[in-house]
Amino acid sequence: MAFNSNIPDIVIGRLPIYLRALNRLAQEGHEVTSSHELGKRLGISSAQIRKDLSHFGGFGKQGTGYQISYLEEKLRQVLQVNREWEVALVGVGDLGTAIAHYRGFADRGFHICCLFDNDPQKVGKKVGEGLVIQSIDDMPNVIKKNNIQIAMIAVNAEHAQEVADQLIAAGVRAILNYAPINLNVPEGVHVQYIDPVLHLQRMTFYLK
Amino acid sequence: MAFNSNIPDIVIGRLPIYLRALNRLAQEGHEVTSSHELGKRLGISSAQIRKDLSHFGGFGKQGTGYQISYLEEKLRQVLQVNREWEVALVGVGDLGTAIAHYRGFADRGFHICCLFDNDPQKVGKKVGEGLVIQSIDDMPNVIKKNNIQIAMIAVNAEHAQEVADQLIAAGVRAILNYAPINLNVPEGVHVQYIDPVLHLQRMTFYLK
DNA sequence: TTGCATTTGTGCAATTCAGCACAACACGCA
DNA sequence: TGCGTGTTGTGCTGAATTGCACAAATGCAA
Ligand SMILES: NC(=O)c1ccc[n+]([C@@H]2O[C@H](COP(=O)([O-])OP(=O)(O)OC[C@H]3O[C@@H](n4cnc5c(N)ncnc54)[C@H](O)[C@@H]3O)[C@@H](O)[C@H]2O)c1
Ligand SMILES: NC(=O)c1ccc[n+]([C@@H]2O[C@H](COP(=O)([O-])OP(=O)(O)OC[C@H]3O[C@@H](n4cnc5c(N)ncnc54)[C@H](O)[C@@H]3O)[C@@H](O)[C@H]2O)c1
Repeated sequence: MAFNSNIPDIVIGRLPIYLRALNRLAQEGHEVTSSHELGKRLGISSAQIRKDLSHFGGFGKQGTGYQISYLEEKLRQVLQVNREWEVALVGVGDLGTAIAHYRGFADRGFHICCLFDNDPQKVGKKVGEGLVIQSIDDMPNVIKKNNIQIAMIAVNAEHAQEVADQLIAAGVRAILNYAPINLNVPEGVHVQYIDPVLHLQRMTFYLK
Repeated sequence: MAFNSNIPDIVIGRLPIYLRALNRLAQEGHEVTSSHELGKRLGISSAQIRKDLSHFGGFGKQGTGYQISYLEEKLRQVLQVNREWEVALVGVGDLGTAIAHYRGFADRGFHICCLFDNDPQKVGKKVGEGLVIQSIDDMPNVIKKNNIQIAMIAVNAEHAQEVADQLIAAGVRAILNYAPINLNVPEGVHVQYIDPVLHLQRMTFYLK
């Protein structure tokens, strides 16, 4: 299945939201749903959902809607999350430790497989179950040997770009950056950002 | 200064990004910048930045660019972050505790002023400096008395909607939701979501 | 079988969004 | 002063995105 780049990124961005909503519907005992039901839950128009899905094939049945388990499977295929991904985490401070302990990543197919820090005090320490903090100096080799393509950055803003450069040089092609700074990366490398303050600042605009 | 709703939300969403980049430029010792420099850092076209800013007035000077401190001030005014906001946090489990300890919110003007949980074991416990976990039953009164307009939700997905409803009934008008579920809220209430797995799933689409 | 109530997938139109390109302005320097 | 370089703010154009509306398909009930 080779969906080239003729599919808008904004559509790709909505697929995980659909998938998450389908998970929940299934948990609640539903077996089928419709674009209307989904749209109502998500605050998205039904036409938008149908059009988004139609980029990848006809997953629904007219008059009936979508069988949830089937649609979930298809979306997982499209997003390539019907497998386990190994993820590296750089920066094991307060945030990094919290991330390492959080089960929500592994539960949804992202296995944090190695931790790196540059603080000699921390290297060698155990975190959670079976994870040991490794030196940032060993990072390139570990990344390459295990062919890791995804990393999370949880270091200080001042070091985030430097860490990103090292990760990319080692072969990482997708980065989730928690540091409050924009990264410059070469073509072909994907970056996503998490900064809760940005979300708050966006909402205060509308308050009173 | 009354910017009505004729300004696209997508523009509002970029302003905090600009503001964050300006902070950093200032930290690095710059005093002026240009739409080109900003755009290069952020991967956004310079025309876009100029047009976004021009919605709120002419903050730059032709031939020179933007004076950083002045533009920061103006953006803070527009976003209404030139003041301190009080924020309530509901759900003081692993994530909630991490949030309560994180200084990044207060540093940028969002003061977490009260914590709520429904676990009797947790109510009364101290978290961080000066914060005590209160019962969810007291939440409406505390929210109303302190006129709190912003809340973060860090409870289990199963209880997030219920908590949101209670918050909104108490007067909250902006919610940052960490639970992996979409919330249904009435007109006029703003919700933003944080789910790192969504970001990862968006990137795996493009891997190999 | 027929009719009715649903719901999908999609062509097309409308709207929103992004970027080009340039006049107007600013500054430094000769 | 006059000239060259640099940058903003914006009208206009094209691209991207969304939403409408309907034919085609499905299932059910009479
Ligand atoms: N997005 C969020 O939700 C969120 C929440 C909390 C913190 N943050 C951000 O995450 C970052 C980390 O926050 P924190 O509170 O954990 O800080 P911290 O200081 O506790 O942890 C940073 C860790 O990174 C390590 N580090 C620094 N430079 C490094 C390098 N070059 N290579 C490897 N390791 C390096 C340090 O040794 C330390 O262990 C900060 O940028 C902070 O602003 C984001
Ligand atoms: N977005 C993220 O980055 C991120 C990270 C970690 C966890 N999470 C999510 O955040 C949520 C909390 O995660 P956690 O690991 O802290 O879980 P947790 O079980 O440790 O904490 C949940 C807390 O919420 C409290 N709670 C439950 N129902 C409540 C109610 N009705 N009113 C008040 N308090 C209530 C519980 O007593 C508990 O203290 C989960 O939905 C999880 O998926 C999100």
